[in-house]
Amino acid sequence: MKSTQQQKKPQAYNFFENVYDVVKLIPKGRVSSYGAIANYLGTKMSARMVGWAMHGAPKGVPAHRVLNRNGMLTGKHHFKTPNAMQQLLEKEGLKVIKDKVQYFSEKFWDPAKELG
DNA sequence: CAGGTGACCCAGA
DNA sequence: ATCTGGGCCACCT
Repeated sequence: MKSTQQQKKPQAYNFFENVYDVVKLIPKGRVSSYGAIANYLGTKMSARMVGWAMHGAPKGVPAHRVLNRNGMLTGKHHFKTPNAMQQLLEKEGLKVIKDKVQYFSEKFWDPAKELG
């Protein structure tokens, strides 16, 4: 909209967009982890960036399906409400106890395995 | 420009 | 079992 705005960094956004793309591909009732997505993108050491990407995730990106390696809702606090993440996951048919997804290994969705 | 932070992960003690 | 350190890269002050 604004022409006087500064240009964005295409390289950085490429990584972020990649994350969004993978997250959006996560099927309902499934969950993934930051490390898995980072690994799929080829930078498993940059799992933190995946989290940052979620911070700026646009609508349509189910960030609530992305958890840490332990299956814990580490980012629930960053949602509109701390309950939103768990509620969404439970609505997808997942069981969340004490901010932790049950049967995480069963519901785990690995992009590198499913897509590749 | 430099330093600190972060929705993480792994390895070593 | 817990604690500490290292690493990655974008963003903020």
